[in-house]
Amino acid sequence: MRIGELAARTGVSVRSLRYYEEQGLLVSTRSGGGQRHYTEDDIDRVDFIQRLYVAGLSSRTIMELMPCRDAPSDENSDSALERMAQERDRLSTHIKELLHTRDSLDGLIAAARADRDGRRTAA
Amino acid sequence: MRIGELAARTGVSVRSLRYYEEQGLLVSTRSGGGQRHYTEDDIDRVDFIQRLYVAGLSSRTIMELMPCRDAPSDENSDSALERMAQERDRLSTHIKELLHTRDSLDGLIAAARADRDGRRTAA
DNA sequence: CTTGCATCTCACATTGATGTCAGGTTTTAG
DNA sequence: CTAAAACCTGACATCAATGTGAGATGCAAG
Repeated sequence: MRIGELAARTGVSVRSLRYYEEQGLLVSTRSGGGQRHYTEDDIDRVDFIQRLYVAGLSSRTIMELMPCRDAPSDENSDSALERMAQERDRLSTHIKELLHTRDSLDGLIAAARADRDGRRTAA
Repeated sequence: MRIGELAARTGVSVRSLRYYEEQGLLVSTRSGGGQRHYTEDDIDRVDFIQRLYVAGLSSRTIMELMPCRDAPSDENSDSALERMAQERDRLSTHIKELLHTRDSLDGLIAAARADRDGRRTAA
């Protein structure tokens, strides 16, 4: 498929797909005229990339993780594996922080609601 | 306390504290010479702001939430309350995504480890 | 063949929080 | 009183992903 279709099917902009390629995260074959062509597999790949972006990883970091996904049996993926475990931990920590923040919000919301209802009852 | 101490005690840079004030998130009293002075309470306030930043909220959004924290009994905090509930939900969704991503990473890590150990045993 | 839509490259703009530098003023310690 | 350290404002830099626009080319359908 061409880039437009991949964009449509992943929900990622054409611009971003080209950027991913520029960063070495995504590879395409070129038609005679120079247009990018992708396979079905690339959809999953883009989804994965997106997920990591959402998780706050930089394209540089994602690049370091890719060998682990592409060639798990490759010798030099040992460092990628270590890197991935490290990022997993970072993510875990981040999730914990977010849960804490959510608790804070819940506390504020509950307090505000109670206060509001109190006022309403009093009025 | 002055800005340097607040920075030291919150782990937020002096530059950022000034920026928070510029965005209306933080208020300071000024000494005769124009230097900012803060109270102990401001430490919690800055911590709260930081937490929301980490949760991905923009300073604009944080500003909309502040009335709910500062004056929960204020009439016009109803909209802030609603906004806060909305952000809480957004955060929940985000956390769910991150958990999903962490699962993906766990899967890849497990696969890579299994593969590596398989190779080692075979070798 | 022609017309129109998709794609190409290249380059510059944007956003948001923060860093950094410069030149001047305030505060504090000796 | 004086020197050092902290602070002030203002402006410009940065980073990373993405938007956007121009000008040129590829490709598919009539």
